[in-house]
Amino acid sequence: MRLNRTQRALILKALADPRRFELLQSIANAGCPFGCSQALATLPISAATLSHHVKELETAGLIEVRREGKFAYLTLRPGVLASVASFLASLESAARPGR
Amino acid sequence: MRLNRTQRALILKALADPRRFELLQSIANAGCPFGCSQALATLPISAATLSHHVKELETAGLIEVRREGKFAYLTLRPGVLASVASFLASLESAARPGR
DNA sequence: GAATCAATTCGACAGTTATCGGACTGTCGA
DNA sequence: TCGACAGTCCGATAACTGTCGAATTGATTC
Repeated sequence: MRLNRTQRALILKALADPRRFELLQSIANAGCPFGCSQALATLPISAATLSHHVKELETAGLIEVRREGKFAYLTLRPGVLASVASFLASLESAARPGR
Repeated sequence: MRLNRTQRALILKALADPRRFELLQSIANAGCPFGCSQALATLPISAATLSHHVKELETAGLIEVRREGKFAYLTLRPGVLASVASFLASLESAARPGR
């Protein structure tokens, strides 16, 4: 997957907040789609704040939010984290031309 | 290299600002140590702001600042970007247990 | 229809931060 | 020694953002 500068900036900003990152980790490590209520039980934040963070991760393209009736389920969007990771790694390798 | 939660958060926060990221890219892509004056010619910011960003990148552990007389030279610290990249990649692979 | 519950939206507020001008420090050349 | 110059430090300020309570929406159940 190819990311332009704007998308990269959005993603890095989304990853920068510790709670949001923790939420992303929970989503990634959960085997199945992650419910918002489940997230609320994990993180010491209010529902309003969780909703805000979910939206941030969603607009950054990091997660997919599937809404079913009353509930919302969060899943990692494949390829996005891998893309930014490989970009960062390529930055580093560019700095070591000899190796 | 192993990074704890705090260091990771610091690094991600340092990467989150677009100008700072651009600066880091310039440092990484430069074959030789990158001078502050060179950075000033590239970025549309004041010297004070540049100094602030340099300090942020330095305390995050992303760059090394070598001060020689009047000048300061910036180089990428090896392994840091690679570490955070591999961590992000591992997060993604954790979400795909089957593969 | 009324009650309940999950999630979102809406101000509002506090803390953070990117930015700058100006003052300062230290270095080098004349 | 005296400028000139690179970089840093110091408020100050404007913008951003993480957080919350309260109000709202939408769905489910009784």
